[in-house]
Amino acid sequence: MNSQLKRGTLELCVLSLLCSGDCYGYELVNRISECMQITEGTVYPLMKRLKDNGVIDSYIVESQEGPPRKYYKITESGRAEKEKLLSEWFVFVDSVNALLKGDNGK
Amino acid sequence: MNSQLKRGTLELCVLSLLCSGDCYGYELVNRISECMQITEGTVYPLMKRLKDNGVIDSYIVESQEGPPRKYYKITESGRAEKEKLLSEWFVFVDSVNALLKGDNGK
DNA sequence: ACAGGCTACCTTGTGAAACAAAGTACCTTG
DNA sequence: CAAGGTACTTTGTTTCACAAGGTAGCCTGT
Repeated sequence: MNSQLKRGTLELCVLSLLCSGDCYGYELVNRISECMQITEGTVYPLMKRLKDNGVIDSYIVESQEGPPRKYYKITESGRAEKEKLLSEWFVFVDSVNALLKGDNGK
Repeated sequence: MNSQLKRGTLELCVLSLLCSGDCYGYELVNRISECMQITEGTVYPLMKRLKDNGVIDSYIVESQEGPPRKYYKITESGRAEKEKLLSEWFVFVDSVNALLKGDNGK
């Protein structure tokens, strides 16, 4: 997949998933991997940025299946950010599709 | 507008416009500007990359309204590339929307 | 004649972010 | 104890959008 297309949408995807419940990083990687190619090297730095920006919080939970898991929880400001990104995403998709449509059938 | 979202779609937009007829750079900037914020500093380097990759050709035409214009023409390989990018774009949009939908109403 | 403004092109430097690759460490099973 | 899955982190590379600035042609008004 064109890796450039993912720019800017991953943040929205992560925030959207966290809106329906807390997740740990490895789980997010796996969930998102079902929809698009993604690696840990992309997700973990993103989680750090999101936490630095205050849109998510994290907490550690011990696990019997391996090392401790770092769970992420979306904050109030994170929910607002997600709504903002969501509407930007829809506007953007519509803009591009409108531009592409001008060329249909020619 | 989130500048990261544009990644990878500008190439598709340019190729799509060139599919319906030759354009010069400044014209492309103005046409695309109607749909999304874009500047010359993004488009001109992109045109150079596209030409280096053989998906477009260019030719100079004198103008009475200012300096000479560099027109761009899509090549056969450019049309193939455009079709490829177009289908990637639709698949990508569907993937993201599917992921986002999993969170609707929660 | 020349200043201002539009047209048109190009380049440089900066920053954001996706990714590969590698490292660390825990647990279970053979 | 080796192998493989789970889980987190960091480093370096690459791509590309953008701001800012530069060059130069054309036209209009004074």
